[in-house]
Amino acid sequence: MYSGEDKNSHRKVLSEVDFFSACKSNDDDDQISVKKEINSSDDHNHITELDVNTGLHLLTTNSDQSSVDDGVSSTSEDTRAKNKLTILQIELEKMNTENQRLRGMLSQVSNNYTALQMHIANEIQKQQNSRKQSILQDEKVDHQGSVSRQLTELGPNSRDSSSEERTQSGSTLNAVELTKNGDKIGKRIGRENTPDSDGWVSNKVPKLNTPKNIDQANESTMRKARVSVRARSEAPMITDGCQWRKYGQKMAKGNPCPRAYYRCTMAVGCPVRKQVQRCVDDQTILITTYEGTHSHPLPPAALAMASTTSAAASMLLSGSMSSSDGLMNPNLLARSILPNPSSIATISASAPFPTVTLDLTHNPNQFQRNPSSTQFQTHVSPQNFPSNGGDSNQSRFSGLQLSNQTTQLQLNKGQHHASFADSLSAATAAITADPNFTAALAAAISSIMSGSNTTSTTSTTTNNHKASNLQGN
DNA sequence: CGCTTTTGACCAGCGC
DNA sequence: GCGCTGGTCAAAAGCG
Repeated sequence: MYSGEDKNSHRKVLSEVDFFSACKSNDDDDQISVKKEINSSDDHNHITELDVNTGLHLLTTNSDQSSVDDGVSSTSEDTRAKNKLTILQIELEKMNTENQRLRGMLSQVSNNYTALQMHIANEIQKQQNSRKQSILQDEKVDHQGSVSRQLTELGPNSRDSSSEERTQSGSTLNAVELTKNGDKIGKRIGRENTPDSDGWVSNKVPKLNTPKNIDQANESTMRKARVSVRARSEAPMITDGCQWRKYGQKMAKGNPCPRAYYRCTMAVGCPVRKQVQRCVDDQTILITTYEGTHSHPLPPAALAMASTTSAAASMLLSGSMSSSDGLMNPNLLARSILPNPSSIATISASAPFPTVTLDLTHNPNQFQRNPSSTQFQTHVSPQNFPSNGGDSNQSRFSGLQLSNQTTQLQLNKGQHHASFADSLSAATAAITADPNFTAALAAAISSIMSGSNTTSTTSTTTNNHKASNLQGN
């Protein structure tokens, strides 16, 4: 069911994107028209095409000359035709070269985007670390110095930071215990990375409990971070644009529905895997848990989901492993991933891997009708996270909620970032919620192209309507 | 024929 | 040490 639809849609996308290679089979007029479009869209990068135009111009000159010489022989006609053919062949070759170059650029841009994401996550972590260290140093100097004074010094972010700092106070212990229990995680990860036949092997990592290995641990755990997406769907699997192969199915404890295991088959050795399971409470809800980062370029259809999950994992782990306050910075994480207030991001940090849950099961219209009920909920439940606490600590961290007003304030502060993330989340929601892939893809593209929160939200809502209608039918 | 799905077996970690 | 559980493997079956 899924594979068939996905294959077809995927082929369509490929045929649209790869229109340069398609030119080979087209006639000459089509080739020239494509070239014109390229030149008009990106003039300064296509100096070589100008040479081709010059050649055409020379041809025109020849034509003019021939028009002067009436009564031309058939041989000169052939020569002209051959010249034209040669020029067109050269033109075709150049276009092919350009096609290759553009493909390379696309691949590079894709890689750069991934690298940039990682870099941003690292920078955020660094900032959090430095801020934390300065606070700790001040506390050493002045034992009476309270955290509240530090919060005051933080200035306009005080409200945002206060919620973060509230969690930091509790998370400091978690950081210590995290290091203490690092070997436990390391064991688990080591087990996860037992020699395998594919890209999974590359995840092999040393123990986490030595400070010098913290970076390595971060990197490895980055791949181990899990992003869980909850979406209503009657289909056995949500359409996220990637190609998956099922490699196992197990009955999980406490759930009558089996859990299916998939791995990405878009590239050999891609380490990304996902688990799909229906929610035990509401079996119309499909819980898809992604793990790992794609090691290959993604089609546009898969980009939205992959980017969102990757960003979620990156931002979660950017502050979760070596930095205590990073873990307890759910507000930043949540609003970065899902600024759309109708969505709920949950950082569950369930053992043994930290997990972000993106809840897309809530109906946006409900929130639009009742804006007062809008909540951007960030729920931190570290009970399973390596910590000093048992279940008793859960209440200390859970239920950290922001009002809609606060969310708006934060969105204004980080508007630039949020607008991108918003379009991203909207695209993701559209794709995941809508079994009609083409409509969802159109929504994703339109949201990205427009870059407008309003537009993206609208398209998402529209597609959610479509989805519900389709499900109803 | 090649790819995907199914399904039982196997392995490692964890709790008792 | 033993049983339970989650996760993976791989052979067999199914499918286009």
